[in-house]
Amino acid sequence: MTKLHFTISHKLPGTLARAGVIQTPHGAIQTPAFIVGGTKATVKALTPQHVYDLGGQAVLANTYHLMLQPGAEIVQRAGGLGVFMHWDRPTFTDSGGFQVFSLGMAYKKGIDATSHSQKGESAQAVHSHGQLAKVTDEGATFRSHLDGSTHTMTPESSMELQHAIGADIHMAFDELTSPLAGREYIKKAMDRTHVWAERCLARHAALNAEHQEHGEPLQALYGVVQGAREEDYRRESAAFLGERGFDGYGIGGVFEPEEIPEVVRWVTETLPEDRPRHLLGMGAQPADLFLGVEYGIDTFDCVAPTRQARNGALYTYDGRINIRNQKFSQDFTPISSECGCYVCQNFTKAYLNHLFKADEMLGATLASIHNEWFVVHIVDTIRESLRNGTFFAYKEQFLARYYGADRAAAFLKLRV
RNA sequence: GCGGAAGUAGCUCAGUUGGUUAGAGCGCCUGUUUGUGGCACAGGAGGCCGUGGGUUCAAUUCCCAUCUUUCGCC
Repeated sequence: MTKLHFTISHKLPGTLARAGVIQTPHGAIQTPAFIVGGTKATVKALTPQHVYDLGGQAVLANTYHLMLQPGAEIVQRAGGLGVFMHWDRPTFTDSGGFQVFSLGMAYKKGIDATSHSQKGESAQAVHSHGQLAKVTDEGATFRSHLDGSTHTMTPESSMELQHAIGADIHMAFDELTSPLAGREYIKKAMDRTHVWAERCLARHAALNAEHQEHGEPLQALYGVVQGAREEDYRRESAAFLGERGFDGYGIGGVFEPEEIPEVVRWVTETLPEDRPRHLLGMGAQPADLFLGVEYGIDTFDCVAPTRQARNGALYTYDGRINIRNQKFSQDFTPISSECGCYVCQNFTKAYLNHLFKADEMLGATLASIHNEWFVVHIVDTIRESLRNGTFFAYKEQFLARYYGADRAAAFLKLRV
């Protein structure tokens, strides 16, 4: 069973932070690591060579999107996700659970899984607004955001789809709860997620047995911890899943960035220490990355760097800028003179400003290269700082400059 | 020169038989984006309604003149 090995080489005393290596059939991931978002088997606007050059160690694709288009079978016939998209390093797939709730059922209905505007409604009520989407103990029935067609996803089908897609690391199929959900529904969803997790394990084991018969590489499965913002549920979920022998653990759900330290700590304190932890969908802002690592996260994925890049929001060491702003039209300096990325070595803000104003595709590409490099580089440097004991110095210096002293102080006073 | 059409936001236009703070799309300016709907969303600025007279309680709207653009015809 060589599907995944995780070794921890450094721990930071007084925190939950650690540095290590995840070994997969497609190579190693040095942790902490920022996993690049490649939802539809493509990192939007970038070629795999760009991703490689900016230091991306692994890519995370999405089961929901790929099952709808082009279909998991086509990815499988192509030779699996990595071959299909020409990415020969490690790959992850998300289970599709999140998208069933965030896209499939509430798409353009004014109800966003992350919305806090519809106060007082239970998760059940929010779910029911999604028209034809239905969650039962068996699985979730939802409508495609592409053509409205009806689909059902179960723990078993998610495993089958993920094995067909063939990433190195899979996520268990879970139920997302709305931030508006009450404790009663949060518990119900968590319990259901736990039952689903065991069904995922069973199907996953059977599928891996088939791989073994055919001499194919085995795939790893992460259990996904739920429990929203309730400490007892989070700990219960982490304990329950932690005893089931998953290869690693995802931390799911929807919560505010400010809540990362607390929610993550409940979970990572409870999970088995020797397995990698992945924070699902979070890690856009530098503070998220520093705090996530400090509280025990090994890998992050987040689409924000590329999504924001496509809309002109670029990261610099002095904070975020909007490259479309008029003041950049005659600024012939790089986005950041200290940045080592391809874009900052070769292009000016005035040029980027022009590309965005002219709606040229290259703007999205260059902006994505820069933002993704920036975030990957932060996590790389954090990893290095864990190895040589300079984490807190790096954190304080970086955050103070990025957010300004006042805002940074709030992040800095947090300690485990 | 004659006849027709048109002048309203940077651009293309709408403006209900004359009636409160004259609208839209695009553009422009600013902001937002966290298990991805790439090209999205939110907010904002910007008009002596060509010019000058007249009618009227009231004119972007009706009348006259004038300027400009445009189409057709000599």
